[in-house]
Amino acid sequence: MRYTCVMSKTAKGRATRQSFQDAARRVFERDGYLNARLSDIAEEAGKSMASFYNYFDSKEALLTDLATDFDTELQAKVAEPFERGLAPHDALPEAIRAFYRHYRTRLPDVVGIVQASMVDPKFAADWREIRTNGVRTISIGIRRAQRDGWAPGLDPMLAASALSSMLEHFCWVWLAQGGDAIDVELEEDHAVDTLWKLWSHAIYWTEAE
Amino acid sequence: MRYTCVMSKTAKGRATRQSFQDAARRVFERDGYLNARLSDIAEEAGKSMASFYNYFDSKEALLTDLATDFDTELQAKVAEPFERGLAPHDALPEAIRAFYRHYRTRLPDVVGIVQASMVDPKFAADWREIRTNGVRTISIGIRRAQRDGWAPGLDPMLAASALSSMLEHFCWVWLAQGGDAIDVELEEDHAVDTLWKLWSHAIYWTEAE
Amino acid sequence: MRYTCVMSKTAKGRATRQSFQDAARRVFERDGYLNARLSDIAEEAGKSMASFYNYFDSKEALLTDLATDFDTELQAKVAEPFERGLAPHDALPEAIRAFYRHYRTRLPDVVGIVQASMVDPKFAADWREIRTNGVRTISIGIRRAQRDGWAPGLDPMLAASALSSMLEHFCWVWLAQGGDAIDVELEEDHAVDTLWKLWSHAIYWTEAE
Amino acid sequence: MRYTCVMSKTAKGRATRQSFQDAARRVFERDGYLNARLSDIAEEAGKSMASFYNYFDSKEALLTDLATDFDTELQAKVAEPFERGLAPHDALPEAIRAFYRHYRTRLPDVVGIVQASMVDPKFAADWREIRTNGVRTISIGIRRAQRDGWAPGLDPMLAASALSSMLEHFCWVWLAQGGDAIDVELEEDHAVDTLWKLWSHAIYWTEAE
DNA sequence: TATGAATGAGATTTCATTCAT
DNA sequence: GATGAATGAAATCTCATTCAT
Repeated sequence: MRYTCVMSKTAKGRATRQSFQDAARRVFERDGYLNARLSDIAEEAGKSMASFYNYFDSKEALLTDLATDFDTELQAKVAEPFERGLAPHDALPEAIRAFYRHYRTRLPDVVGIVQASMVDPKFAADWREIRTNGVRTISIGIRRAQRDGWAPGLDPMLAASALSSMLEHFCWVWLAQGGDAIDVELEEDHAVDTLWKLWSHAIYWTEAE
Repeated sequence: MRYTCVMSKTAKGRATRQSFQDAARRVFERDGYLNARLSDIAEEAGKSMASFYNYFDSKEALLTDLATDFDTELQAKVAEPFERGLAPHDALPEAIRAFYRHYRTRLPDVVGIVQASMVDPKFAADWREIRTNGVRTISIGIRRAQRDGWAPGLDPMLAASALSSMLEHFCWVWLAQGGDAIDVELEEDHAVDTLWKLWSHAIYWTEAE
Repeated sequence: MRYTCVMSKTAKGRATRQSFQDAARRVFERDGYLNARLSDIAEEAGKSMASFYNYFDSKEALLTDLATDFDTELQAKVAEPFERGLAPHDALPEAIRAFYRHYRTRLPDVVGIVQASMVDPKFAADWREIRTNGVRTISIGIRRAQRDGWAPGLDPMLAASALSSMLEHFCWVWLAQGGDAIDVELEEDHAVDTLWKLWSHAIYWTEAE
Repeated sequence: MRYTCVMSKTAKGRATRQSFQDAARRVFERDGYLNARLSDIAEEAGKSMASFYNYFDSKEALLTDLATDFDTELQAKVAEPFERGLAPHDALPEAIRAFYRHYRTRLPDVVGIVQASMVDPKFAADWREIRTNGVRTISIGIRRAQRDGWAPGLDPMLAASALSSMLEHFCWVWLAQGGDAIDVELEEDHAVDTLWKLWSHAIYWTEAE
């Protein structure tokens, strides 16, 4: 999370800044980050391009802001079920749901980060960091399950990576790309339930079985 | 797969065409598709940019070629274990391995297709088609397993989508992005084994359990 | 000297005005006039850019102020040794010294005027006017020397122009540009002495010699 | 002399390159280097701006080319009278004339270099180097004169710097700026004669006198 | 078949200046 | 008197693609 940005002192300035972020979100969702021109964002915000530069150094700088917020909130929301005191097994579906919802709510930000990471090494690094946080958390859960006798012999780190991929890419496909099937409107409950079933059975098994 | 391309009659022409494809692969792997300029590809091929247009209508057309081959071979390789007559359960790890290997071998093509699909609706559609083939195949396997009593109540389509995401994105992360952990060199056997364990347990379970 | 400027009535206003001039001087010395942005000057002055326009119509207007002062003082200082009643030959080194000192003291103003005259015809005219004053004075001195039998046949106007160039450009090179030699710190006395020797021998000679 | 440039392989390419240089010269002379826009140069050359970039990386790169040529030729032309075997005293006016002519002939280049050195440290360094070559040569001449008993006690380096300033700035004022007097058309012979008289008497004197 | 040359169409960025408060 | 916000108007540079040879 590197690029810098300027904090406005007045309410009007903050409002304008916000309007650029909102406009950017709409444009990212509509055209994608890479196809979004600064002029589109400015137009969508009802401001001039020059005004944009009073608040952000560049399109990348704006996205960095969005990404930082995205990351911070994601960490908090996913951790919440576990910190609330639920048993790991019960917290899991809640965490999956939190991830799914966050992805859907902040979809433009995801689109931005994913696309930017395709062309900009800085963003690739940022996005990787965000992802790694999730993988680490998952691997801890797997290790804990293994101490209880589940999934003997499974590589916790690699399995966490794979499960993270499943969750992340499933959300990408269905929320950002329109899904794998035409004419199917995906229900949140159904998606979360399916992911949870796969996930839990992928971990909570024993050799005996 | 829409863009057209020209087939050369002479041996020299075919060689030049091939040299552009090879050069493009090297450049895509090094710089990514979106950052690759036609001039880079021509330089890498030791040809002029104008010559490129004797063989391909555009950068996209070249990529379409790569993508078509990628898809055709992928389908064949992944289907092979099943068609060889192995039991579904035994064919699975072989199919996973085939996918993993194909991904690694044709990495530049994957990079190209994935990146192009970010900015070009045509490629997004192509990539989606490739993906859908895989998902459909997986879902058939799940349905078959369910007829044998496994995974009751699991949505075959959605589960297939999720497992496909796991496989696909895991390969992307570890083969194209350098993986989730620094200083870890991933062994093919280990990767395939982990994916297979997760996958098989995610499907081969019963309520009783 | 054309651009207009506003005279403040209050003490606070005059102080602010002064602070902009001082800031501009520092910035001109550091970055040059052409590279100096109004925002730099305002920042250096600890004021807003908008405030600048309460005192000056433009960057050029500010510079015009500096240039006017520069010129007025220069004329006075250079004329002083002659008006003090010294013999022309004795007044000369004093005048050279006065010029040299003024140049050094008001270096930022010189940098500003010289640079502005490169892109702005108005300043080119101003700077030329300042220069012409000097040349005229010098030519008068030469004519007087010629009445005493020195430098017969020398074109007073052209010689004055050349000597003025020597003085002016020498000062520019050594005071604004860092000099012709690395690792040499120029002493005022030495510079003045050298210039005076060249100048006086260039004028005070006879054919007989 | 740092910026790079591309050498064309065909005659047409070289002609285009030349036409850009010629156009740039005309524009520099008319508008000055700093006020010259790439679009002006391209228009003057009857080419597109994009074409410009096939031959030069930037306006600076083009100027670097001009400056390199300017410098090379200047060194050769000024040195020629001395190398021809003339006595130093007789070679001097020839060298002054060569300098004056080169300045006049290559005026656009001079305008470019002088102006660029105002805003670009790289050019400042280049221009300084060109100047230093001249100063060094002059100082050698002074030292030689001093061995013959002339100008005892004069600092050769500093005097050379001052005389170089006289020559250089005189040419600048009269050739690039229109001169110090209105309604005077300067004759080359007259200018060279005046400069030579000043220069020679400034050096060839003895204390006795 | 090959290629050097040429260009149209953009996209980003800078900065002096104006305006409302 | 002071300032944050807003902008018009440039100017530079990139790159896929076309064309003449």
